[in-house]
Amino acid sequence: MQLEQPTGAVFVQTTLKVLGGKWKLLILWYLKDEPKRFSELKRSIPNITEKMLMQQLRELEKDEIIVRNVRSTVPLKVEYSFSDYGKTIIPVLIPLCDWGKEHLQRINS
Amino acid sequence: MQLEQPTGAVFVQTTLKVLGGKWKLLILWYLKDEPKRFSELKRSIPNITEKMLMQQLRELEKDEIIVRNVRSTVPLKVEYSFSDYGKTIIPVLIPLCDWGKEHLQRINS
DNA sequence: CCGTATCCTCTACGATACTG
DNA sequence: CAGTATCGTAGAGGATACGG
Repeated sequence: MQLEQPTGAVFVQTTLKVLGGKWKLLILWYLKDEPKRFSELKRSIPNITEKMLMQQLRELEKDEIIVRNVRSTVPLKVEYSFSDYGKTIIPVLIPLCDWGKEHLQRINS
Repeated sequence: MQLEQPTGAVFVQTTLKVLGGKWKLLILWYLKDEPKRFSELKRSIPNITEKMLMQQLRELEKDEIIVRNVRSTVPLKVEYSFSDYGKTIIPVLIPLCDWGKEHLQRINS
């Protein structure tokens, strides 16, 4: 019995692992159009703790979806933005958003 | 200060709630082309426990993504399939799958 | 065959305080 | 401003046994 080839089932799971954190989709959505500073993200997502924001950003960075850019000015300036590779995930985000919108309308009526 | 309108950020989160369980995407993928019996799903996903399979199916049913169809024959025959509404989520699954495939190739090289 | 009922583990997430 | 370090908790997920 030989190893099976990955199938569609494996692929969808793979994507979910990258996007699956509680805040990741949210973060990516806010980063989609323009780079944002740490504090800007924090303000955009009031409920998130600094620890979680940090953690999720690091994971997205490790998956090479986003890029961390540091200016060693005073005060410190750190910007997060999509990497070129990360941008390939935007076509995935759009249908996700569209369906969520429809679904929200459905369950609210 | 009035309540804000839902934005794209909220929408993506909504979709993730429906698809977010550890096994849901996997289950949906196997159900995508044809209805499957409980035992067939169990066989397709060897690592899942009956409890988890049951639980995730129930949640997908509650979200009206899938439909449970019972034949009271002996032995019992229960089939799960996409609802008409559930089928609207397939266009979301496809990009998810495509990106996962590309990503797998990327991290394996 | 298709579940339910217990009990248990583990980790994702959070609250809070502190630092370069 | 942009983080790190600790400690704590809820709930998702799992193992196992049993029931219609």
